[in-house]
Amino acid sequence: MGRQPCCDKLGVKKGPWTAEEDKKLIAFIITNGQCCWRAVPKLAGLRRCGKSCRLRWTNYLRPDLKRGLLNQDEEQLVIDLHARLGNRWSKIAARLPGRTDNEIKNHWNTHIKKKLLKMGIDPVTHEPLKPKEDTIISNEDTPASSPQESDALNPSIDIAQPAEAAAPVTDKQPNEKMISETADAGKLLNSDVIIEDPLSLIDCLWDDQEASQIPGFVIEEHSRRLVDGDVMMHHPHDDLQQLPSDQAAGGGRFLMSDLELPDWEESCAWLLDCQDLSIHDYGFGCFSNDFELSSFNSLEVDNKQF
DNA sequence: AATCATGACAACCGCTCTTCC
DNA sequence: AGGAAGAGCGGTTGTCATGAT
Repeated sequence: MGRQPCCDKLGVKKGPWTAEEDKKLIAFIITNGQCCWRAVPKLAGLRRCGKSCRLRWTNYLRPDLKRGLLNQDEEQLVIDLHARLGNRWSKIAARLPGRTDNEIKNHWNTHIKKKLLKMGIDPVTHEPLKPKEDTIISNEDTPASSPQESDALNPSIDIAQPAEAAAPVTDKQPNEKMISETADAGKLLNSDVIIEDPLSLIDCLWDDQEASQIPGFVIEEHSRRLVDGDVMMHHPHDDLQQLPSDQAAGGGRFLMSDLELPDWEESCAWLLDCQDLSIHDYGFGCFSNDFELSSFNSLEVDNKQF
């Protein structure tokens, strides 16, 4: 007897989620917490596979998600982590608060990979691309057959540098090697991420976005809208934040920790509403059952009702 | 204006891992 | 210890938007 499928294929809806389905799922999780995903569709009144519900929640509906393109720091971090971890997207995502493995994976495949190739860097090994076979010079001294191995040789690819200079960084002072201060301070990266010149970084990574014309360091933050006729959720910080232009102008080193990352609490007013109800972490399993659906329906977010 | 090509990203599939009995 | 079930992960596909012809 084979394993029972995760869901009954008959009568299970597939394809894009509708706003109505989203609403049902959110309402269910807020009122009941994350329980057995297999039971969720039935209990929530959804004709979806439990797996699909979990994916929808974790990748799209969770309140602690950032939306919008990864900013340049996040891209750098992803590249660095990819060099260390390979395609372990969930591990990489764990280091980027508010980002999902799926989102990072997509961003890697559609943006970063191309940019690295354009820069002459192999996105798999993070080594400079090898020349054609007939011109290959023996490279036996520095084989790098896996991301981990290549990482050991080339611990930090500084994408601000041209491809031929993607080789080991040599003249960095130890105290100049900056570690990204993520929101999850307890999981400090053992990273040598360093950005020498944010503008050249932007030029390299964001050349297709004309970022170099922007007179400051631009961060797109928490941009999330879900429009459902009369339903709208809006995470604040749809606007852009700029750092002082002198900081971005290339004078001196730029520290990731100097970024004015928006305060998470500011960005999630509606979650704080939940916290007011004695909900103190993002594990929605702890939502109290007395948090009525009616409360959810009338939650006010950034002065908007949904 | 219509058609085709391409890019971006949401969603699905199938496999593996973990937990429980 | 071993099997079943649930959850998670990574690769792939599908769909939609946008740009080019």
